[in-house]
Formats: sequence, structure tokens, C-alpha cells
Amino acid sequence: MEVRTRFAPSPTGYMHLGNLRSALYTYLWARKNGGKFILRIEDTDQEREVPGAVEKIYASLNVAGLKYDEGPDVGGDYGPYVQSQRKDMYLPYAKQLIESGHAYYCFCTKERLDEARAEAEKKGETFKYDKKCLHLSKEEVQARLDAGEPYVIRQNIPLEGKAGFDDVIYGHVEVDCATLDDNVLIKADGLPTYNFANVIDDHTMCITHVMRGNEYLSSAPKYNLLYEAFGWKPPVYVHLTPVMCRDVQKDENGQPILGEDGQPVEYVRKLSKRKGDPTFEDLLSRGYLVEAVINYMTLLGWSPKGEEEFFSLSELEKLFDLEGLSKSPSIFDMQKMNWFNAEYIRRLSPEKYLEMARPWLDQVLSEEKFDYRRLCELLQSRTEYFAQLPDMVRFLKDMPDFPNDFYVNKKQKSTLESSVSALKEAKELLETVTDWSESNLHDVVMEKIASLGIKNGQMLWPLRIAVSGQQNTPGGAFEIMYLLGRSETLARLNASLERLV
RNA sequence: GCCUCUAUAGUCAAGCGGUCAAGACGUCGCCCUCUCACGGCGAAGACCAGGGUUCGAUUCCCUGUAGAGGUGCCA
Repeated sequence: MEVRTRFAPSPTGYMHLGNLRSALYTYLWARKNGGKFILRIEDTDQEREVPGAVEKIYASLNVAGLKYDEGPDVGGDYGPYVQSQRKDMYLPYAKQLIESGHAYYCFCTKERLDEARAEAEKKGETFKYDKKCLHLSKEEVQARLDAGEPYVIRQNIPLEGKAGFDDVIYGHVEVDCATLDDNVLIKADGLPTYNFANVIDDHTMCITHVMRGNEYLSSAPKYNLLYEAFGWKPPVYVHLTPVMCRDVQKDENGQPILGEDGQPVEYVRKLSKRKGDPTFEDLLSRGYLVEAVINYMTLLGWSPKGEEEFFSLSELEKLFDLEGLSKSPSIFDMQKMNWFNAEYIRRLSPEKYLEMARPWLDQVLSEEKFDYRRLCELLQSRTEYFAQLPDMVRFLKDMPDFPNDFYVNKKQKSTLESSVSALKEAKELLETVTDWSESNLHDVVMEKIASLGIKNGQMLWPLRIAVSGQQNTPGGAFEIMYLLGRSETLARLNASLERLV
């Protein structure tokens, strides 16, 4: 049988990284088996509808390279692929369940239920609907329906016995029916709840593997009861762990709460856009590479067989398996994300790097004044993500203020005094130099160092400081001087020397 | 509170009864070196606790603890 998987987000906001990873695994499993990957939009909650969110989903899947075979904007034989457009499909199935005694009409008002819920909570009990409407006579139900009274349809869960299902990752999961509530299947507005729609849609769309977030693990037994009631074969369930984030506990003023040891109290929570965690789009806009994000996210919660950890999407399509999925939530590690990205950046061709770096360099420099090609050679191994670039090169445009003790460096045997004399020598020498190529600068300065009989660091360290104003720079003194050009270099050298004497 | 799931270094994780308990990020040290990176070499660092089962448990079972999820006419 053809494998059919689906990614079924609700259009409530952005593509966060946990969602991206679920989509990724779902996509990979379909590809691995030569099956179909389907996009379905779950928009049955009209109140939470966010305009433009659906388009964001399309766009994100598109840039991620997760091409779906069926979906709202690409069509397919099992449409529509938007739940609100499938509205009329659900009621007949619900009525079928009513006929077979697996569901029933309920006329209880929200107010009555809220009260009961509050009361149960006060007593420290779990609220369960009391099945009041289950015991209504057929005639009464019909009469109230005819009178146009608002109603919902509830699942009739047995009072006793067990309900369970089999999950590829978690094995057999089973609960007592007594702990399960009679969930609403069809809401008063006529739309199905997720609890109902997922079963109907997955079945009618012939989904073979239901891969979805872990948050459905505890309600899956109820869904299986529904499959049984219909006499349908349940899909293969694969419940995926969420992506977590470590954060510090804050009080109502946003101040960190300190523990007994005086350290902020940490806790683990799901990645959240609202709490400032990056979304997929955020990472891309900061200059992370799609391939790096995909690679890292895949490995966060899944492990391949061997030692290799760099994979392209098409390699993953062959390699991916369900066995390597982990059971416990994993914490998103920005440092490792950065490392992966830096690694991908280093593997870029110089041309590609230049192309990607250019807009970021343009924010502070201009290509007419600076040799971008040379600059990029220096920058490539130092870039974790492109958004770092403006800060890294700003000193080339404007000479920063810096304290004179920058010149003092024990390891380089550089002191204020040695710097003054070295810089004087350098100034004298450089003023005579006309061939401002990097190699010539190197040759003449090294020659001078040799003739003075000093250590390289005693000349090169202060020289680099004097023309860059920074202790750390991408590249050394020769590279910086070359990039700045002759007149700017000499101007900076003079100014720095003046401040020193 | 109740229900479900999870538990190997700071993080991601391999392991699936017998291992000196892989590997990667991060950290630290050394080398390279005019700085920072890159690169090379090396180091420190883990089986949540207590009971079982077994000749032998990180691995299987139970209990506890901790964390996560659920407990919605949200998904």
C-alpha cells in the first residue's frame, strides 16, 4: 500500500521550529517510502484564524524544500484540503455514530458546563461530562432539534474498560475509559472539533501514517475508539516529541526569579514565538542557511545510524527511519545551530559566499571603496551567520575610539614604548611605499622588522591596533592596511601615533 | 489533583543483559599565529534514587523523584 503522510498545521501564526521539524519528519517518511506527502490546513477554530497565516505555511514549506504532493494550492484527488471547506462532510459521519450509539446529541449550555467544570476543579477532581443528554429520549431529542435548539454532538465513551492504541515510538499506550471525557465531536457552529476532524480526514484522505505532535498522545485512545466505532483500520501512529527551550523563571515585572543558591531559576518549555524564540523565518532573515537549519533540526530528535552528521535533504530522504526518533523532548541549542550554520558557510564557494554576504556588507560599506572579494576571503571562516557581518566590518568605515592600553600585549612583548617606536618606524616606511599590494606590504614590513631585530608581534600587533582600533579583527595588519588603502591607512596611523606621544 | 509519556555529561545523542558507556556542540589546555576565527592535537565531563529479576544490570520489572504533555464547543 502506498504510504501517505500529512502535515496538518492550523493557521494560527508562524512556522515555528517545532512545526518545521514535524513537517520535515513527515515529509521524509513519505519520500523514503516513495509515498505521498500531503498538506492539510486545520482551520476549524474560526476565532483563532490569523489572516495570511496559510500563505506563510506555503512559503515556509516551499523555501524549506518540502514539496507536498497534495494540498490546498496544488490540488489532489482527496480534496478539499482545508477543513473549513470540508464542513459538510463531517455531520453525516457523526450521525452514523449516533445511530450506532457511539455518539449523542447534547443540549447542555456552555454556562452549565463551565460551572460544573469550576466546581470539579475546586474539589480537585477531573471534570467529566455527566452524560446527562445521553439519557434523553429519542422523541425529546427530536423535539428540541426541531425547535432549533443549539446542540453539539458528543462522543459516547464507555464507562468501563480500556482504550488504547499502538505507537511506533511509544509502543502500546492504554488508558481506563473511566478517565476519558465525552468529547465534543461537532461544535454548535456545525464545524467539527480536532478530535473528530482528524479521524474523518485522515481516513477519507487515506493517510497511512499519522505523524503528529506528542500533545495528542493522551487523546489518541479516544481517536482509536472512533476508528473502531466506524469499523475502520486505524493508521500507523507516530507521535513526535516537541522542541523545547531552556528559559529563566520571571516574575510579573519580567525580573528573573532567583533560587536559594542565588542563581536564576531555570525551566524547560516549548519553543514559543511570543517568548522571543526564533521561528524558521527569523533564522533565515538573520542569515542562516536553509540547509543548515534543516540539517540541525533533523538531528534534534532523530539520530542516523552512523557517525556522519552532515546531510542534505535528498540524502535524508533515503536515510530517514522511524527507529532513530527519540522519545523524550529535546532542547533547541542555539550554539549548535550556529556551529552547523558556520560549517555550511565555510563550505560555500567563495563566489556564493560573496553573493550572500554582499547585502550585509552593503549595510555599512560600499563595494567601490572596498575589495569585497578579499574581505570575504577573510570573513568566510569567521561567519556564523550573516547578520554578524555589519558589526564585524564597521571599523573599516569608521575608525573606532580605543584606549591606548590596547597596545600593551605581554605575549607579543608589546608595550606603550615599543609601540611608539614601532609605529614611528612603520609610518616612516609606509610613507615611502607606493605599491600597496598586500604582498608588497608584507615584504617591506617584514624586511623592516628583520633589520630592526624586533619580534614580529612588536611591530605587527601595534600596527594592526593603530589602523583598526580593535584588538580583534578579521585578518591581520597587512590585510587591514590593504583593505583600507594607502591614504586611509596613513591617516589612521598618524592619528593614532599622535594620541600616543 | 487525576491521566499519559519520558529520564545516559551543560546540550543533542549512540547503546537495545556482559562495552575501559560511542560520537557531535559547548568548555578547558597545547600547537599554528600580528589579533580573532579556521585547522591540528589533547583533556575534563554522564547512566535520577531505592528496591527487585538475573551468575551479571545503564539496559528488564516495581516504587519514588524530576520533567513534559493532556485534563477546552483549541489544535
